[in-house]
Amino acid sequence: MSDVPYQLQDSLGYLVHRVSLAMAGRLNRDFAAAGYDVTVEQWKVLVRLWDAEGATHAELSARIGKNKASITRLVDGLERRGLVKRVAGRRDRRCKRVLLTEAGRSLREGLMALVHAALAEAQAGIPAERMDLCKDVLRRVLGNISESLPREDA
Amino acid sequence: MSDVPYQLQDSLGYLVHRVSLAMAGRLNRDFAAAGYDVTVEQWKVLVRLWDAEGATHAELSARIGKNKASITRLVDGLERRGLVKRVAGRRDRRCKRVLLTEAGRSLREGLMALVHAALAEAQAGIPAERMDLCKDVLRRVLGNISESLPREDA
DNA sequence: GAAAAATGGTTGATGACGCAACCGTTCACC
DNA sequence: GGTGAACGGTTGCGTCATCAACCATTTTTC
Repeated sequence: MSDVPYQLQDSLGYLVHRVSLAMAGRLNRDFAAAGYDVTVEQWKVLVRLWDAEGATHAELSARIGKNKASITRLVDGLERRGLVKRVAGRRDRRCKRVLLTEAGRSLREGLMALVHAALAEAQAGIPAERMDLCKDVLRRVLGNISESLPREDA
Repeated sequence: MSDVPYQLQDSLGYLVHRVSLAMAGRLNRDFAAAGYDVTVEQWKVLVRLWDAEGATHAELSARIGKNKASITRLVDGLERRGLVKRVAGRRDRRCKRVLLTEAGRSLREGLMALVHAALAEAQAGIPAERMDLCKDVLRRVLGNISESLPREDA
């Protein structure tokens, strides 16, 4: 088994990792080039807030699929850039609701345009039904692995 | 356009990112649980070395698809763990060839077994031809993005 | 053969991630 | 109603990634 050379480049994990880094890198560069001081991961948080302003960390964590430590730091970053504001809940002072500032709201159009453009380029020449099948497979893989996940919040 | 809520979870980038993190995390935990003090990214370097001992940083960079700074640090980590040794080339003293130590060689069987097991679990219930199609799509996406990559080594 | 350019690798800064330990608040239960 | 468990968030530590600047060693070029 270990005599036949293992082909890293053909493995699912390798491909998925590279595509992930490539897309994130591309988008980060696009954001910066267009003058937006926002990272892709911060943008993901914004996406959720644009649709559900005032979400708590826990809700963001579940939606975006990151653990709570990551959310804390992403919101830190957004707050530092003045795009977002934390407010402790009145009923439950443990919960921090995340509110958008005017600056945070104003980024929506611009960032989404860049994202759509990048996504279009990434998927260029790939028929929709192949793309959908690929996504289905990825969702299935995610499900397969998630079963054996260390139980956490979310 | 920005009125219809953008569905993060359905986007290719989101899926790919999550699958990538989930697989890497799973493998990192498996490695640790089995008593191996090696990370997935370090393992990728080892994979190449097991087949091409003495590879230079540049060669590793091209093969594994990481930039040279990353390679430097991964090799640092492997060296610190005593799995690998750097040797400056005789012809060209800029090049550093990376050699395996006995400890580095000995990990092959054990690590590969864990990888194969994790991969099998991740792909469970997915017909081979769907998996292949998915990989084809990912390769195509990678190609699409790579064209607009910042020119670098590799 | 000396100056300039290219090449191989290293380093520092910044951002992201996971894990584990922690703190403060709320809830459950007797 | 007080104690302990559970919960929401924060923080420290280690790893990985990028970018840009840098150093040292070839290689080119005139």
